[in-house]
Amino acid sequence: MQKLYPETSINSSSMTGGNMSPMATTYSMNSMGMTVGSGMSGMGAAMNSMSGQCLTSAPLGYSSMGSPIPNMGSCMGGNGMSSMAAMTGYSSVPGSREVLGDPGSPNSAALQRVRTEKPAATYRRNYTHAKPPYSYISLITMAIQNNPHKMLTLAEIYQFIMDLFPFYRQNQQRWQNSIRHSLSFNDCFVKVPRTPDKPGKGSFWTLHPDSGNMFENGCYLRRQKRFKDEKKEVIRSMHKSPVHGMDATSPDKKDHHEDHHHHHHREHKLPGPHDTHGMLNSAHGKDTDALAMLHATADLCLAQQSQSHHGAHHQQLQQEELSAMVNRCHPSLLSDYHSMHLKQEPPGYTPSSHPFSITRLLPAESKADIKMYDMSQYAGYNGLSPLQNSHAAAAALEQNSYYHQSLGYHHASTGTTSL
DNA sequence: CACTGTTTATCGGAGG
DNA sequence: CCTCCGATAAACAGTG
Repeated sequence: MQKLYPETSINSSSMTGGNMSPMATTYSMNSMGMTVGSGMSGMGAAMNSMSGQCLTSAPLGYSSMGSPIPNMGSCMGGNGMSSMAAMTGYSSVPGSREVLGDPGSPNSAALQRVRTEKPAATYRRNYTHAKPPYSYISLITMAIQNNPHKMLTLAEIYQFIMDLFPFYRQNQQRWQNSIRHSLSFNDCFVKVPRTPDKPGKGSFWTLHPDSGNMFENGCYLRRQKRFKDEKKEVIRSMHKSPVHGMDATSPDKKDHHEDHHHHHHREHKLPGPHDTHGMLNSAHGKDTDALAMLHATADLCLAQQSQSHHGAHHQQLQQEELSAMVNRCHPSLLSDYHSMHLKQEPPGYTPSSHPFSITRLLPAESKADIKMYDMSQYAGYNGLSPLQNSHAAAAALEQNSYYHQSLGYHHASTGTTSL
């Protein structure tokens, strides 16, 4: 069938020189309705990219949004996402009964409130938004990073996305299939089995400890390079050519992601082994330690990040900034029930103090512009944000920009048909 | 049975 | 032009 969605594709002019540290994040997450902190928000960042350079093609309505801000020079820093996610405050935790509003969870309670209190019309009016400028991978990442335990079930991921972006309340079957595909296909997502005390369907998904900041280039539609887990790569290649084992594909041969493309041929990978995750999945076995394992996972991930060879520095920063961001921009989250589990950060640390902080990279005015832009242009998504931070949501509503410009992007090509 | 998860296949766009 | 990345479709297996 043909594509109904114009895919937003992207990308950047990649300014990133291969390895810039996650610059970062100082933004605030207003998109979620809060405008906090200093200025830029993850969304803003993304928006910016869109109007700027990251999004080269914005077939959707986005381009029609008012005047974009003077693009502040490319896709900025990567942690916008983290911050954004952090801000969104989405939360169901592994233990806390999944998503959709666990009455017991403070967050869901708030969330529920926000949902119900908000005039229904508000929702409906902007229902058909254009597709958000984020790839599924980034959306998933946001969802996971936003969870204090850094683990979410598939259903929670779905919910996070839908809560955040009305666009995804439609054609669910379609994009959810894509989400599942992304989770399975991308090594950056690791499945963690449930523990006996947390019965339910499906496993938890986490980010691979070495995946680092996949969006450090600030473009959430396309990573510069797909993350590959060496172990899995090896396994894959072994299955590809069992005989020669891993020598089949030279080590540095990245991504043999069957790219048969326009030329069809090329050996395809054989049905791969299921569940070949290394460490994390080792808990697979039996329950005993699994529980501890599960709970330790998040920390494990973080811990490992700091020791991973190449990206250690970046990852560490990413975490720190994420935490700092939450703390600084959204202290309320910390007092929040879930936040208790949040990784604590070095006291006194502020993202902006980081050499690569976005606040240092951006001229003051740009930041201001972005903020405005963010608020006014992307606001459409704001109001719908589920954030459990009701006050944040309220703030968003006050900003009001919500309705107004949401007109900016009509669902142009949102080919919403099917379904 | 509905969900979850894996895999294969294609296509289109970005970028080198 | 070629490679890489992401989106989408779809078949299929496992599971609560």
